[in-house]
Amino acid sequence: MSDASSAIERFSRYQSDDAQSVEPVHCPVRDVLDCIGDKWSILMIMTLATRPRRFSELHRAIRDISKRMLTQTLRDLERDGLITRHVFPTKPPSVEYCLSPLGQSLLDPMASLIDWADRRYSDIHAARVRFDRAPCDVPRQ
Amino acid sequence: MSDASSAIERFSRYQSDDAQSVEPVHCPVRDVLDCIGDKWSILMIMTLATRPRRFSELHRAIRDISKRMLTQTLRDLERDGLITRHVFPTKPPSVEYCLSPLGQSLLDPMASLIDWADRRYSDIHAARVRFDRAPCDVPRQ
DNA sequence: TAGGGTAGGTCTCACATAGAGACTTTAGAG
DNA sequence: CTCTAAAGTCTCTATGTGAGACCTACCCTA
Repeated sequence: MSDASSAIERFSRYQSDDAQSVEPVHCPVRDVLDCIGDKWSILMIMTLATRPRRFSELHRAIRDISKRMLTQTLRDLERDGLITRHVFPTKPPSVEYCLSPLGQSLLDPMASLIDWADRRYSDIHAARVRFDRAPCDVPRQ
Repeated sequence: MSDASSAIERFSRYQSDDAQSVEPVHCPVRDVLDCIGDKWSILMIMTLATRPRRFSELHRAIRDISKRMLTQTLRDLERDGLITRHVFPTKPPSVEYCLSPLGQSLLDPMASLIDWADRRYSDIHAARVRFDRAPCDVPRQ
């Protein structure tokens, strides 16, 4: 278990009032969110973790994404250099997506997040049940 | 640098075709996304990492969130047991939010993601510039 | 005693984003 | 001669998000 304080300290430096008022200091949390902070990116990267996949393979693997968002998410990840796109000149042409080295470098930090989810999900689930069962005894205002 | 293969293997087991068709296997990636996969949660948790904060402090720290989304994000995080909410009976009442132990346990994995962003952001930025400069030489279809 | 400020929200409306599903092109299979 | 498949694009509709007015209760100042 590593120590989170350095990342937290960097982030809070960004958040100080003068940092916000003068110039947009480079915030690593915003950077992460900018790349993978949307609905599908993390799922996409994990799906490509084991091997390259073609468009419709990805669609079958993540059944609840629309083609529209699949296209858009892949394009954004390609733009950020996390995946690469290869067109094979078959008829009809087939397109393969795979993680770039940069995308692969994301797997380790992502894995630690997944491990967290795996270990803690039962706690989260329990908290939800507790919260949903007692909606009225805490008046909001 | 830890080894991501175990998390990847767990995830790909979830994604196999029979897993999807028969019953919804418990997928840790979906679990993560379910809790912190929205626009503001990660930012909120990082803002609460150093110390508890009150509603309007949070609003000042994250200036581009609306009150509406601030309320909703805090409620969702509270529901998941990641933060706790304390009302102090002052007049008018003040409300303090702070990370629960469960929320604090998220800081380590999140820090590894932030470290990644810090180290790799220049690569991502370079990839973006490259992509945006060559929009036409790769016909999509 | 009227007016203004503060705290933590809620409410409504307008706009931006996401999803569903039809449509496209080219070729091979039956 | 029709059907299917590939990798998308396009349009329409549904959902999510943001802006900002409003609320309640109290304190302070004039």
